[in-house]
Amino acid sequence: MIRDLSKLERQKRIKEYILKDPFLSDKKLSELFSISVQTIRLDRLEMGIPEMRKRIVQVAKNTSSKDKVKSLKKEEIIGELIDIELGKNGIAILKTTKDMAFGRTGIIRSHYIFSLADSLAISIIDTEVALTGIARLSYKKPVYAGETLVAKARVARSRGNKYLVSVHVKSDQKEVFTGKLVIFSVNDKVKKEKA
Amino acid sequence: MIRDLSKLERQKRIKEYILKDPFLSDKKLSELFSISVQTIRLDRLEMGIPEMRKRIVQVAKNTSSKDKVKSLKKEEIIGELIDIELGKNGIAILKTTKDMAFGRTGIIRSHYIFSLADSLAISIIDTEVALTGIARLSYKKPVYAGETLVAKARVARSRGNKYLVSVHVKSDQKEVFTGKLVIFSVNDKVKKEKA
DNA sequence: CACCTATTATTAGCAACTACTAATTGTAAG
DNA sequence: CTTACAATTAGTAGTTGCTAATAATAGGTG
Repeated sequence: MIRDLSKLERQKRIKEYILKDPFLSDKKLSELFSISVQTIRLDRLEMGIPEMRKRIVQVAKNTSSKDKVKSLKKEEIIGELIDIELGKNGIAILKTTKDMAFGRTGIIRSHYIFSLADSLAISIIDTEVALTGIARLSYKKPVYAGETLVAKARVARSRGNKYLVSVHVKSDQKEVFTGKLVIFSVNDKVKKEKA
Repeated sequence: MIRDLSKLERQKRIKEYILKDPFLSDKKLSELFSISVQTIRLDRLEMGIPEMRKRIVQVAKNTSSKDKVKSLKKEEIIGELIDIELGKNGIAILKTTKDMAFGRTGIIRSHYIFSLADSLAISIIDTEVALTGIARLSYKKPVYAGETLVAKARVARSRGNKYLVSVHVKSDQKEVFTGKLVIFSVNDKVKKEKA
């Protein structure tokens, strides 16, 4: 149970709770916050949060809204971009988990490491759209679930719309993967107009 | 509007309607079938179909579980294994979707194609644990969301615990990707460093 | 003190039900 | 034709989770 919060604090928390679990009724919320149902209703009203039933309908109808937020914002890049100099180099980090590993051995599946390298390589190219053309990968050492991978990418050469990017992935200072990727930038003048 | 159906026929249709659109209330159904609300309720009862609200909750919980599967990478193998001859060759299929693509172009991210190729290559190796060592990838043509990819893998050479697997991925007969992967089988000492 | 805000209480009403009982209609068999 | 029985419809009471509105109460602050 939660007690003695300022109105603002409480409303913030209510918002978080509802976001996490849209199935919470006003009654359950009032119990959680040890506050009257009416206050919960007032809070919802002030924040413009619809009643539980409408929230459930939204969730049921929405296959896309969450996905859009997720796929457009977060999952554009595998791992977390730490530092980037467009056209030159970049660093990304990926914390590996059990879901990325083979169940039996705990070794991270190779394609997760490739995904980290590939998406980092693509994101350092200073262009609207970039596609991978050719890649040479070398896995040096198995990576176990729980290890944190640091990927460094560098544009080694570039000619026209063709970039050679080399990526080194290390875990705890030791190199576990290297790759050379040829990336092509695509300037789609057809579809886009603004910068 | 629907009229003059036998009880059984009507119940069948009601079932179909609800399956198609779980958001239909008893009132709307009664109007659709020009029958009383009570009859709809009796029909639902006989068929064990819950009320609209509970149906919506079901849908809402389904879509949220779908999200989990989507955002977390649970599948052991990317794509669907169609045919396999251990140690020799295998075929896998991947139906591409929007979540696998760049939002603005609809082009499938390269790592999904690699994942398909890599996991197929690993699964045709007849061993407990197999790891990818070196890979050469070549993306021939962009793949757009919605296309169905067919991956064929073949063990080209093998010496000791080292296998050279070549993978060809086609979409609609046209080759979109080829790769040569060197896979190592690991029998016991997983923790040992590999060559 | 009055004023103000926040909170709580109370009431009426709605949608979409469950659960139950009762009345009506249809239809087929004795 | 009448009875029997199923199918349908009607009606009532009670539930959940609300909206909307109005009023009462408690706690400060100037």
